[in-house]
Amino acid sequence: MVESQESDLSEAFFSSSTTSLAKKLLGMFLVSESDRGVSVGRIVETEAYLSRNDPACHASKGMTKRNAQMFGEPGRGYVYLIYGMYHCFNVVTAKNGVGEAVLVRALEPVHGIELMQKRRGGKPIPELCSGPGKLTIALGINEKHNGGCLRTGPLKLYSREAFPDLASPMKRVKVVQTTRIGITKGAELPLRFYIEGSSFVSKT
DNA sequence: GGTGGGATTAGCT
DNA sequence: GCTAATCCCACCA
Repeated sequence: MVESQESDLSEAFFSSSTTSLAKKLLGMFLVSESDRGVSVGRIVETEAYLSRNDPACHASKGMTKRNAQMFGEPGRGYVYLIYGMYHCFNVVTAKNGVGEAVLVRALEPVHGIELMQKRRGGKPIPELCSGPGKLTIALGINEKHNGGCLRTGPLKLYSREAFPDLASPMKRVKVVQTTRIGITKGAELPLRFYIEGSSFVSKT
């Protein structure tokens, strides 16, 4: 069912603004296929990183080897190493050369939970994906996924209605907008979004 | 219950 | 040499 299907999203989906995409991604599914199996989470928390007037954005100081994917095709993944130990997963947005992305901060685990728990050292379900570094471990996301197409895989995005057998579809979600977490520069900008009432968002 | 520090690398000053 | 879009565990109360 989940394996080897192309995403139901169009290329055009990724052409709207970064902040509106940060909201649209809430409730959508992130599917990871690997040799260890398939794992799926529903996105419940995101942050937008903008190219203009946003000092927290990696792209704000120009292109480097690490952030080059941020300036590439929208609809691809940008994965980078933070604090020398953890990976963070972003959806590249905006047009080629602009340098914007949406950081995925938390997921609700919906499928392949045993595999996620193995990767996460047996943590309880609410803590498997409740942070940007945690969800990349749970889904096995690493530097190999940097630059990968999110419509064709192996890491894929699907619409809110794509898997009614795995999790009840969320046609509408109530979105809360607040300030971003874990940054010192640009901390006052209201660019963090999460699904109201979700018990799977990251701790502040 | 809360606080403090360690892990470990890319990039900036 | 210092900081970072982080997490975890030891220690104290």
